[in-house]
Amino acid sequence: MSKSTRKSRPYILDRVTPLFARQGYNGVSMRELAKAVGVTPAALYYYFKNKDELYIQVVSRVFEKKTTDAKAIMASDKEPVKRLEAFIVWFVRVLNKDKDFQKLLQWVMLDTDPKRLEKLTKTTFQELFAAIQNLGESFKQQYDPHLLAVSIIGLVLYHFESDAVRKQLPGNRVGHDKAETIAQHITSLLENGLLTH
Amino acid sequence: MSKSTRKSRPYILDRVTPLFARQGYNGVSMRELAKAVGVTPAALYYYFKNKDELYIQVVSRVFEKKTTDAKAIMASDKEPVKRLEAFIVWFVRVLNKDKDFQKLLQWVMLDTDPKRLEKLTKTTFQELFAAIQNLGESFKQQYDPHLLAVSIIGLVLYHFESDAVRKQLPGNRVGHDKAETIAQHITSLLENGLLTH
DNA sequence: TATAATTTACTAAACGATCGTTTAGTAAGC
DNA sequence: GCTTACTAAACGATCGTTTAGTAAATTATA
Repeated sequence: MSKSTRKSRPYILDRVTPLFARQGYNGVSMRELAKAVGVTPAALYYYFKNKDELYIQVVSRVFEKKTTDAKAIMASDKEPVKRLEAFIVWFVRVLNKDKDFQKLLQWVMLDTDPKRLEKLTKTTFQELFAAIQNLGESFKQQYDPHLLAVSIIGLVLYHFESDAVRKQLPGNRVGHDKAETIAQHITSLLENGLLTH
Repeated sequence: MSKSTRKSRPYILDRVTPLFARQGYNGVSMRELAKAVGVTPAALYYYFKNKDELYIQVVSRVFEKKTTDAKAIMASDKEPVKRLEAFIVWFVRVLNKDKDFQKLLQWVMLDTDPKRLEKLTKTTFQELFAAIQNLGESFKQQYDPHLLAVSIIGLVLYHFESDAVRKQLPGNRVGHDKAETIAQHITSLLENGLLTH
């Protein structure tokens, strides 16, 4: 077979990622994945031990790309408020642009395999989460850093996780899935809250 | 067969709910569901047209129970801040106590079937969402009511959706899954934000 | 009130389809 | 001549679902 039609590992991962992202691990078969790549199912077993390993590599690869960027933002020497705002803008933009990343994040939260979960958490989230937690401590002491980090992440993430449901609910407008609009809303709410004037 | 061992529709739904909640639609088979009920797979087809209908009834039933309670809270005549606080406390408590409800909510957000999604959204979420949106308008005008409603819901939900991941991340303490702790944190953050003093 | 007829609530078994995975073979490149 | 990168075909297991049959409960008839 000619070099141009040969399939590399990253090529396979690229082709396979959207299927796992949209349908989840159990929602897609090796045959469907192979078809998306343009090979037979057996070819996938030439590159990957089994479906599980293929899935883990898909998720790891997507997450590592993103968290590398995020950590750079968090490591800047700007003042805390600016760093928080930069992180939120970055996070919203990424989630808005890369639907596969957003969906995979959602699937991982539902993963029931403790081994897989631990691996992903430790290798890809830990550092970033620690950085966010750290940033949170720059603000008022009254908030528990761990809970605050979860709150910040959830506040951003949920606007995208709820997307399909939200669009069917009252008050929905087209501007509501523009990255700038969402980022601005979250930043303002997070900084000022509901009761300040 | 004696009356005591006969299976009623609600009995089946009760037995089947945890499996759908923990493994999702694709993660559990009709044979596993039947075994959990204590019948053969064919018996499930006596009560339900197919797997899809069984799943929809499981989800609808769980959600209707909860949203009824929530709407009562939102309909009280207390002042907005008190209503917001009551809602958050209620929501956190329910998510904390009823893991099936919390997980099903998470699965629904990943549902790719538009028909199923529309039905669930319109029949069970719409009213509650409208009430939250309405409550949000009682506060500062600067926030878009729709986005604010999503933010409030997400802020609460994410503390539970992230549970398995969060527990492996730094700063985690046992108190962090106590309902009162979470509710207190969210209320305070939502009302005062990060920058007020 | 006894019994026959009908309906209810299932079970056992099997349907074809599809699942993840393996095996055996092979054309192309080194 | 040996390795690389696959394909075609098949493995047994499991999938959602259907079919045929049957005890037990209920209703109708005498």
